[in-house]
Amino acid sequence: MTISKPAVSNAMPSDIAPIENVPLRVQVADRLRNAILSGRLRPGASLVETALAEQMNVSRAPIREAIQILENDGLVETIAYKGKRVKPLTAREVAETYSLREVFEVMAARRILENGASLDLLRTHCDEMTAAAEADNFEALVAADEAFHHALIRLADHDLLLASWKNLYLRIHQIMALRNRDERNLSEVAGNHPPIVQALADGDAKRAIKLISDHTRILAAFDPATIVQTP
Amino acid sequence: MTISKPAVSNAMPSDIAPIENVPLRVQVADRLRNAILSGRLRPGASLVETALAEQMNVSRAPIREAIQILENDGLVETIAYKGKRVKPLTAREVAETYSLREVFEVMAARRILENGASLDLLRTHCDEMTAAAEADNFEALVAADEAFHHALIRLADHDLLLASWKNLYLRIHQIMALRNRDERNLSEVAGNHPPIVQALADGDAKRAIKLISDHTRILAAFDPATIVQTP
DNA sequence: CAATTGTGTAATGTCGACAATCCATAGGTG
DNA sequence: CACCTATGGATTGTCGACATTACACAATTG
Repeated sequence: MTISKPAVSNAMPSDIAPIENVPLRVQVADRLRNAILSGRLRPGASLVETALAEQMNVSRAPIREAIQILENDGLVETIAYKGKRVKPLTAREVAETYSLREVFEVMAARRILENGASLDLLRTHCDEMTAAAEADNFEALVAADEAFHHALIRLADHDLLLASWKNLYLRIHQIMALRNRDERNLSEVAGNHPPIVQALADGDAKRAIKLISDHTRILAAFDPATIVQTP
Repeated sequence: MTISKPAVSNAMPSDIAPIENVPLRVQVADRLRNAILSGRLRPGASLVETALAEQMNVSRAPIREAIQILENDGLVETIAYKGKRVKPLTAREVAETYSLREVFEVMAARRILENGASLDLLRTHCDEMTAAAEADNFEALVAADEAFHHALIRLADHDLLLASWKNLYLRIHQIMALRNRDERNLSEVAGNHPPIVQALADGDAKRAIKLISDHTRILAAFDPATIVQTP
């Protein structure tokens, strides 16, 4: 994944916004990625270059490059001379995705304990989550949850880990979109996070790791059966 | 990364080799990747599409797509409308690469202990390494070393881990090519591996993990100063 | 002289057309 | 009927030409 902000350093009045010159392939890739991550394009759906080119009113070149970007993200696969399609999601891949995420976040926790990063960000996101849970706001809770985990990874101060985690999290987005939402456990999930922060604050590596592992496994086990393919 | 073998299922006499219909972009990508991983194209070297197209006698399209493949591999970076170049390698990136590799291999060891995979492959590669070390054959030793670690990952039976590890190992190849070979420690490095296998055989997770971590860190610390950029 | 404006060049970005390939399916042949 | 062959359609692969952009550097202006 390659998210690069314009990085406006001089805080000028943003009335005259900096012209953004986004290449077509990026625009196309973003739109397609959105469609996949939101579940509008389901696993197995075929992506035909000519059709997409006509729909989006661009030539095939940017479409091809966009699809290749998504291939790098692991969301699309190509079969030469035959077609491209949204990568099918197997139950195994879902399990592997979550187990790798667990390893990443455990690694982050270890590094945070070593480099003594401030945990304020994590606490903030915990508060956001509990607020969202009380307000019964599903979207906000999901957003705060992601922000928490994102912060956890960023605090580890490891660019490669961050990039790998982001890439992995794309698939998690996709998985979540394909699941039947089980909103019952939301406040429970929200409650999982503060103890993690507390363990980190206590410098208790073992407890932090166990809490993170358990939390990830709960997420992975929600309802794997609902993941299907449309061939 | 996308290494896909032809996958010849029927073990026919390979006299008449199966026709390989490799797209140009893949051939180009392979050649460029070779050049980068062997150190012939150093970090910072710029890749000009038109020049490459002329040199290789193909049009720009496959060159562009090949470069994008290498971008996915994390070996090349693009600056829009300006140019593409071999991604510069910072000391930090090198360190991060090795620390992530450590995490991957520790994860693999844990899984191997859980699923009780056979360790015969690992023992075989250990033997190859000691043989190569005795014969003072540097190339063979490096190959056997990679085979050992590759096997370690494969035994973990985790496709996503395997793919991530392969991608990471690309950069390790590059790093090794850029280093001044310090051949003194070769037999020492070779000797690091059998104890790991032994620890796995004993089911001693703690010891296996410590040995793997130590081994990785030794490799990371060889001579980081020799990594330079050519802007 | 300093600052701004113009201009040229080198590189990537985009396009439309054509070629190569695979797959299914129809048709022949023993 | 079973098996091989060819033919057509759909899709990706490749190409050459043109458009767009950014940068450097000269030209202009005060």
